[in-house]
Order: sequence, then C-alpha cells, then structure tokens
Amino acid sequence: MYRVVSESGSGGVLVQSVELTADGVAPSAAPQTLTEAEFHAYVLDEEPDATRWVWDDTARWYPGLLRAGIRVQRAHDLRLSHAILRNSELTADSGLARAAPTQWDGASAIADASAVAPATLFDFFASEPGSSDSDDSESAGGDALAEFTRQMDAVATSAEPAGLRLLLAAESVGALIAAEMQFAGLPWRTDIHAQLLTAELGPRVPYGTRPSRLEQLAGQIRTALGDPVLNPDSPQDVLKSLQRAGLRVTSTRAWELQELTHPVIAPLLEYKKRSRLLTANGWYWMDTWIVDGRFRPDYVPGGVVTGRWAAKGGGALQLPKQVRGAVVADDGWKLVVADAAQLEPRILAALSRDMAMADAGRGTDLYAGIVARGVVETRDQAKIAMLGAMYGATSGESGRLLPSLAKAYPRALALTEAAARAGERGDVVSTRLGRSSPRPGERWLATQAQAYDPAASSTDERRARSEARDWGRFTRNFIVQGSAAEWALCWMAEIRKALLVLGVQHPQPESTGAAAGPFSEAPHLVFFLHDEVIVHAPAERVEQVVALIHEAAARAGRLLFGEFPVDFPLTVAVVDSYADAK
DNA sequence: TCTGCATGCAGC
DNA sequence: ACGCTGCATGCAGA
Repeated sequence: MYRVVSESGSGGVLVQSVELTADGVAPSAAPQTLTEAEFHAYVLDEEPDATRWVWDDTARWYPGLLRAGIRVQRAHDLRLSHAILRNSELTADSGLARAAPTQWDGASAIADASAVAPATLFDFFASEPGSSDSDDSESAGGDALAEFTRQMDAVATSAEPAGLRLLLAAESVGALIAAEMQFAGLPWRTDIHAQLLTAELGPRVPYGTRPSRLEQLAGQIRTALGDPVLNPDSPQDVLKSLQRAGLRVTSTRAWELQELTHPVIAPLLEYKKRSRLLTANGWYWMDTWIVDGRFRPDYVPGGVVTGRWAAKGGGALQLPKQVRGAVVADDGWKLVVADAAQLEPRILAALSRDMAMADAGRGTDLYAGIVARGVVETRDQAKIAMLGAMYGATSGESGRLLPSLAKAYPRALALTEAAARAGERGDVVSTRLGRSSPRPGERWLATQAQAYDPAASSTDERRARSEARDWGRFTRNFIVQGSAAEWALCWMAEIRKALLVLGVQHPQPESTGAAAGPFSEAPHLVFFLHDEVIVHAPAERVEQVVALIHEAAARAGRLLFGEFPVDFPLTVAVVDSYADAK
C-alpha cells in the first residue's frame, strides 16, 4: 500500500492512499486532510501495515516524525527518484524524462533549461502549485500524486524495471537512514576531544588566536628560514621564503616538502598538520557541531553525481583519523565498525562478470589474491594497478602495471575501457541499477565540435583530446563508484531492516516514551562513510549485530548481482572507541 | 567590504 | 596529466 503525503493548503497534511494496478497508480480511498498531530497518529497506526510513504522530500517530513518518536519502514522520495529517472538512459523515452523541467527538477535545472528554451519557463510557472484554478490543497496533493504516477509509469515502461525499482527503493531508504542517523547522532566525547586538542596545540585559546604550540613551531620555521616576519599560514609567503632559502619547490604541499632535506621541513610539516587540526576540527568546530555529546551532520543522500552521499557542514565524510578517538560508545554500549574490503574492485569484477577476478577475491584479500596468482609481485602493486584501472591512470607505476592486469583480467579491464571510450565520445554510461552519468556540458561539446572544424588549430585539437580523455576518466570511474554506492545503499538497507527486527524482538520499555526517541534502547546506525558503517549497540547485543551486518553484505551482493559468485567480505571491529577500529 | 577562485588537505 | 567530494583560508579583483 502506498500513501502519498503532501502539504494541504492550510498547513495540514493531505494523505492519499493509492495502489499500483496494471494500469498504473489508482486511488484506493478518499483523500484525508489531517492536522500534524493526527498525521503522527495516522502514521503510527498504519506503519505496521507494510505501507510505503510517498513524499516530496524525506528531509522535510521524516525529522518531525522522528522527534515524535515514530519510525517508518519504507518510503519513496519523489525528489531523489525524480532526479534518477529524469537522467537515466533506461527511462529516456518516458513522459517524465521528455517533459520540460518542473519544480521536481532542481532550481538549477530549470534555470539551465529556461536559458536555452524560453518556453519551458512558462511551462514551469504554469505548473507551480497555487497557479491553477483548483484549490490549494488539491493542487498540492495532486502534484505529488501526479509525479508519483509519472515515476511509476517511467519505471514500468523502462527496459529494466526491476533494477530501477531497487534503485529507487535503495535511494529512498538511504534518505530515511540519513535522517535517522542525524537524529541519533554519532556519540562524541568532548572531554576526550578537548584533551587531544590541548595535547597537540596547547591550552585552549580564543578564536582567531594562534595556540602556543603553533606559535612555537612558527618561531622555529622563521628561525630556520631566517625570515622573522614570515606568516606560516600564507602558502605564498612560505613558498617565496623556501625558494629564497635555496629550496627548489613549486608548492608548499606536504608530499613535496617531504622529499627535501632542510631544518625547516620538520617544523613546517608539524605546523601544517596541527594547524589543519585547529581549523578543521578545533575548539570552534567542537562548539558548533557537538551538541549533548552527539555529532549530527547534515547528510545529503544522492548529493554526488555518482550516487554517493555528500554532507554539508561539519565535514562528516572527511572525519580525520586524528580525532576519531573522541568517538566513544556510551557506557555499556559498543561501536560495531564495519567496512567492505576492496569494495570497488569487487564491484568491477561483478559488473564485468570477470570470474578470474572474482576468484582472486574469494574469501580473502583481493589484492593478496592477485599477487597469489602471479599477476604482480606485491600487494601494493596490485592495489596501485587496480586503482589505476578504475581511475584511468596512464603513466607512472600504475600505467606500467596495467598490461599485466589486463592480461589476467581481460573482462574487467574491457569494461572500464569501454566506459572510458563512451565518455570520450560524449555518450552516457550507467551503473548496475540504472543511474546514468550526466551528459557533457555545452562547453565540452563545443570544444569537441571545434576540433572537427577544418580550420581547427593543433591547440584546439589537443585541448579537445585532453577534455575528451578527462570525461572518459570520469565515466570510467562513474560506473564503478556509482555501482559501489548502490551496493552500499543496499547493504545499509539490509542492516537497517535486520536492526528493526532486533528492535521488535526487544521492545522498548513503555516508560522510555517518545521524548527519548526511537533509538535509546536498540542497536542503531550512527555513521556511514561510502563503504563503512558504524552501529551503536548495547554490549550484550554486539554478537547479533556483527552477524547481521555480515549477512546484510551477502544479501546486498545478491540483490545487485544475483548468483554471480563474488564475495563481499567485511572487516568488522567491536570497539569502545572509533580510533581502535583500524 | 564583498565575492569568487586557488590552494591545500581531510575522506572514500 | 589518476576518479568523486567539503571545508577553511588566503588572495585578487569587483
């Protein structure tokens, strides 16, 4: 049963129950207009009944439900689904994809389209809620229902409806999980964090002041360079000063400095490292982002073109290893930290149905497996070669190792090559489940067209070739990174489903009440980082949690690749502190 | 003074 | 000439 939720004109909630029939989406009951409180009661009442909640934006509806102590199991996020269907080559012929941009496309898509074709601007405003003759509540609800109908039609008439259905479900459950993880928060000990900062930087200082340890290192840098007024925070000044001291450097990047021998190098690298800690995750960050012992970043599901999540604020997806010691489980609880070992190469093996590569990764470290088969000599070489194949390296050690890899795994390498060639031609590529790469922009197309002009200069041609190869590397990586993101979504969805069952088996005490929220007693997801999850769990339940995470990985593999025998082994650690996970 | 771009580095 | 990001800071031009 699907229930389409939207705002009614008067600030209430409009709920329309619908069913999927052979002819499409059909209302199964009269629409209801509810107050917010009635809506909460309604969701609580209907939730056990395998309902899928259809709404424009999970981030807009779900946090309020969570605050009221209500979890939902299934959703369909119209905004995220629209973005996928609008762009997928599998639904390119659908009404949804052929229509002019609407409010379901981002504001930027509308702006782009209206710049090219003025007529679409009119279409957009003509279809805005409230601009029609019908009353507001009908218009608002009708928008969501009409959009849902278009989406279901696009899926049903596509070449791969099953894959797309899975993709939309996975993307939508991702949005639920993102809201739940933000609600629960990552346990964060500010006392430990502060201790770490003091150890690295010196006692806390007001914002805008340089801490004592940095001041001391700045002094050493100035002395070593004989430059008493040098500002170590200015890369330009530092570069000039290094060059004056006779060092041949072209930038102040750490990896370049590491190659040099000079008294300034050690303090300068120390300064950069600690200064980074201060600006990225210092006291100011802590005050801003840690509330009541929890880090609650804004996750953005589907925020990256490949389908990976992004995050805004707090740098949640770049949490440095340096500060992970502050992530500590509550008393009596544990962190179950799980990451998928060599996820992307395994995805590539499965995508290309490369049995030899799948064999190399069976039940073990895939890179070690490649070495064991004599393809390359060391694990490090195997890793560099694989990354080169997926990123499109042509030179260096990676480039040199590629032929051996191509000889051993021709199917896998043929797939990445084909994706690259497609991109170079300006063609679209798609992930396992049907998320398609964006079309190249007008500027790219113009550069390519220009190179075919008889009057094109060799510079024009070189630039066109270079940009074509850039785009080819993007599409080459897109299919692997994007399919890996789909695996990760399915993995998390399966983890969540199993955790929900655990929660039901161990019901929360009545006294907990809504105020404590749905996560106070049961194991729950608290963090996600592309191929890694953290579950916060009561100590006595960690064995069950570890088992269900493994089982979820196997299920995710079968969801995406059926019975193709590729393993997705995990590294799992049960720890008190995130710093101890690796 | 504001804004946009470049730099450098954190993550996968 | 190796893919995808976010963020803080410095810096130049508006």
